[in-house]
Amino acid sequence: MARPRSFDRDHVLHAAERQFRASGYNGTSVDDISAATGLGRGSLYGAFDGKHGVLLEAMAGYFGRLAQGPRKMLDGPDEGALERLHAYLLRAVHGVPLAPDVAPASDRAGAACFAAKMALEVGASDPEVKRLANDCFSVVRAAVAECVRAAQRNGDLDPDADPDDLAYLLLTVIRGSDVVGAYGHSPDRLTSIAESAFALLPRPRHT
Amino acid sequence: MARPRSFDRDHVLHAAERQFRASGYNGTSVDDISAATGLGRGSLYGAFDGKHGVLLEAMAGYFGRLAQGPRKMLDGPDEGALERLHAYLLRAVHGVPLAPDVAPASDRAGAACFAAKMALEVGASDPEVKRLANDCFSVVRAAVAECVRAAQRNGDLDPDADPDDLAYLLLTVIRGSDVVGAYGHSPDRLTSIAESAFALLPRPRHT
DNA sequence: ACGCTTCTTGACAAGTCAGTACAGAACTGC
DNA sequence: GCAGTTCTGTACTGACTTGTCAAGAAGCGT
Repeated sequence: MARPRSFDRDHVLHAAERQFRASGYNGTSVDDISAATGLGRGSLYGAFDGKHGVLLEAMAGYFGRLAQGPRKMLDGPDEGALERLHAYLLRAVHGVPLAPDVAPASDRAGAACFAAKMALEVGASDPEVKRLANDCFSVVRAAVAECVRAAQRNGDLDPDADPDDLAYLLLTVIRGSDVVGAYGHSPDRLTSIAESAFALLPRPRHT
Repeated sequence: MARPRSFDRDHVLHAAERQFRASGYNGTSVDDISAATGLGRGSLYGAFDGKHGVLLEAMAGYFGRLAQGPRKMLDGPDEGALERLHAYLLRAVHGVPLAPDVAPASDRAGAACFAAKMALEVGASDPEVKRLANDCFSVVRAAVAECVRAAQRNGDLDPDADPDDLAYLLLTVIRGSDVVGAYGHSPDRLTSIAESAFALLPRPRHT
C-alpha cells in the first residue's frame, strides 16, 4: 500500500536514549536526536511526536528491557535465591540492571539508570516521566522482594525481616550507586558497596 | 567610592538554587533566574558570570551550608555516636542533610540533594560541577565515617567492620533516597528505609 | 554639592530552539 | 507500469536563548 519505514524503531529509540543520557533531556536538541539517530526531522515527528514523544517512547523501551533483567536474574527456585540476589546486586550497582547477556557499559556515568536520570531532571514537572520512572523502580523492587522471600523460605535470610523493607533498601542502594558511582568513584568502590550491603542482610539467627 | 550592591549575594544564590532545583540547569533560562532573584540581566552578569557562574556559585554556597550540617549533627563524643548517626540518617533520607535548625523542605522532590541533581544532569560534560558535587559527597562521607569510628570505639558497632565501607554504603543510601523518595514514595517509606539501614549496621558480636 | 565609580535597567543582536509545511522519493498493490 | 499512500529530507517560521551594550540611577568621598 505505502512506503514502509526505512528504520528500525527500537534501534532509533535506543540511540535517542543514549543521547538523552549523555546530554539530559533539556540539553539535547531535536537536531541532536536527528544526528544521533540518522533520522530527519520529518521522520521524527511522523513516527514519534516530537522530542517529548521520543523521550516517552525511549523510556517505555527502556522499561521493557529493564523489566526482564531482574526477573531473569532473580527468579528461580528458593535454593540459590540469595546467591542470585548477590549476583544481581553486584551487577546493578555498576549500572547494569539488565539481563546477564547484555554487556556492561564502558562508562559508569552513562550507565546510570535512564529512568532515574530523566525523573530527576524533568520528573517534577512531567507526570508521564514520573510515572514511567516509578514503573521502572517498581518492577525492580518487586523482583528483589520476591527473591528476598525466596531466600527467606530457603532459610538463607532472617524470616522475621520484612522483605519489602529490604527490597526498598536495596533498591535505594542501587539508585544511590547511580549517583555516587557515576562521579568520581571506581568500580571497585561500587563493588565493595554492593558487598557491604549484601553482607549486612539479616541472616537467620542460628539458635 | 562607588555604589554598593543593592542585593544580598547569598540570598540571590539561594533563590537561584531553588530555581535550578525546580527546573534543572538547562531547564531554567537566565530570565527565570532573573525573575526568581529579582535581579536584572546586567546585574547577574556583573556579579556572577552568567548562568554557569551562578550555578557554580550556588553550588559552592550549597556546599558551604552542607558541610556544616553533618559535622554539627555527627561530631561529638564517642558515647552517643550511634544515636547521632541514627538521627542524622533519619533526617538525611528526607533530604535534609543540613543542621538540625533548618526546617525540612515541604516537598521531598525539591529537597533532593542539589549537588547530586546538578551532577547527574550536567556533570558528565561539566568537570567543575562534577568536582563540586564530589566535594559535597566527600564531606558527608568523611563525617559519617568519623561517626562510625566513634561508635566503634564506644563498642556500639562491630570494630571489625570497615568504617569507610559503611560510610560509602550509608552515603549511597542517602543519595538513593533522593531518587527513590523524590518520586512516588511517602515519607514513612523513607523513614523505614533509614531504619532498615540503621538496623542492619553490624553490631559487635557479644561473645 | 560635585565628581567618580559602580550598580542597575532595559533594550538589542546573533544564534538556537521546537515544530510545521511542503516537495520529492520510495514502496506496495494492482 | 501506474496510482496511491506513506515516508524522508529540507527549508521555514516564530518564539526563545544567551550574552552584550549603553544610558541612567545611586551611593561614596571630599
